[in-house]
Amino acid sequence: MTSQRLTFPKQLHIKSGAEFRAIYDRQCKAADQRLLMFGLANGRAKTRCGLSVSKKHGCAVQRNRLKRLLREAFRLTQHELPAGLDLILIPIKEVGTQAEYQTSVRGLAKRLAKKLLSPTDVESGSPKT
RNA sequence: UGAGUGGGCCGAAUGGUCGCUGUGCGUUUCGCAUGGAGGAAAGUCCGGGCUCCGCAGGGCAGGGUGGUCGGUAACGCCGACCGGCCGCGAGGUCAGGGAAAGUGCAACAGAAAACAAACCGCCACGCGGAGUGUGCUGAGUUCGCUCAGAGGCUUCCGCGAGGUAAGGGUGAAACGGUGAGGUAAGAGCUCACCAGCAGCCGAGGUGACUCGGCUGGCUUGGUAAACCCCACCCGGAGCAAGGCCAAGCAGAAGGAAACCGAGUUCGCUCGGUACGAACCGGCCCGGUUCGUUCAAGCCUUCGGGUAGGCUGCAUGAGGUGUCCGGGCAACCGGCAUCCCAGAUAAAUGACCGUUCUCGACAAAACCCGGCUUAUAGGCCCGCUCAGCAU
RNA sequence: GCCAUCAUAGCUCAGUCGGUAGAGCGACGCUUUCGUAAAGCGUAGGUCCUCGGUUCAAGUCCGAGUGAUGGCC
Repeated sequence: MTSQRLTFPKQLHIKSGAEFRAIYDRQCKAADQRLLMFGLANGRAKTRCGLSVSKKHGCAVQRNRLKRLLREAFRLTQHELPAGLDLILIPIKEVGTQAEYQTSVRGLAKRLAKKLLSPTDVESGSPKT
């Protein structure tokens, strides 16, 4: 906790298809006007992040720009987020600014942390009913 | 100055802070240095390299290309030249071999759509009818003429059997054009000139082809991005190719075809022929491997498991040069110099400034050579035409 | 990244060898019925995905582009 450095190395990327599938299967999500966020408790000290940008958002240049903006938003806000989560960020429709994405990431991650890290929800666990 | 035409180039710049990624060095939870998308990275339309299919063979089929000569690793690309068409011109454009090898096709319209034929028309002939006037013959006569007959003339109509392709209209396209002669009417029927075709000869050119001369028949249509013929080219798949490591699971059903000789430690081995299966993109030839007692193996069908890491992977048909030599050019050779992205849920961003003409299309994924398509704005060069001035 | 396939009426699809594009369902109108459905009769509806080229003529042949779908160890 000594380092408040704002790095985003590859250890904090979610990469494999199995990890993505596990997070989607948990079906714990939150959204606002700009972002859709899936989450899952990973039992680690740090919070990790994955991105999903579909072809609906335009050509390769536009998709790359969206991914960079989202990656930057996560990097700059990572120490304000609750620890021990795996998050997937999916943009919705229009391209926002860096400040807007940062506030979205903060708010959505807190909402997911309430659902995932409270002991009652851990007990029940089932998404049904 | 205006209009146009051909070609080349650039594709915001710069500073700070926090980050991402390759390499190198120090040292290892980090720090420093340095490199970090494009002219199209795109579409995947061609051509190669590379890898595997054991070898990459012959014929057929299939596909592609199509003026000539060069360039190239190769090309459907590029250059120069030739020819057709467009443009006053600079220039542009052309899948630009063959339709007098063969087959097919052409709706509608039109008489007729490819080999000559003939609807209207024009023309002479025969027959019939209508008309006509003069002369002839005969009869009658009121001497004015009237009637009949044969023959004639000209115009029209109909029928018959022909001649003709000048003219007409249709169509995208109608079987050379103009003039004269000729004829019953006409026609390359004949002649002159022109256009075009074929053959031969001469000159120039590596060649496509060009120029000139002679002869011939008098004239041959379009479509091959329809089949086809000719010439040349092409084995298939693709870096999710392929190689190595780790992890993991569960197997089941079915399948074909033998004899001979030699050796033998009687387990088999070797050779020959035959057969079977699989493979060599499709078929045939030809070939390769395995097998022909059971089992194993191989093949087919169904089922199951894993989709992690390393490599391939970046020094190359490489870039640059008021360089040298060859070539009209594309390009080739030499010399010097440089190393210039290498990710793998996938690296260039965010924030704060300054300046400007306020920033288009758009981002590598094995690598090259092209083509095509997208592209705000700006710069440079060659050439043409018109106007004005000198 | 690589390799294939498709695009025709509101929907599902035909369309051979180039010659003015159809079928079924649907829509609308009429007949029938007290009314509806069914049935019968009729009508409209097409940039043949887009742009070039070949041809007298292109949905069809050729080239380029756009969009959609499927496959790969």
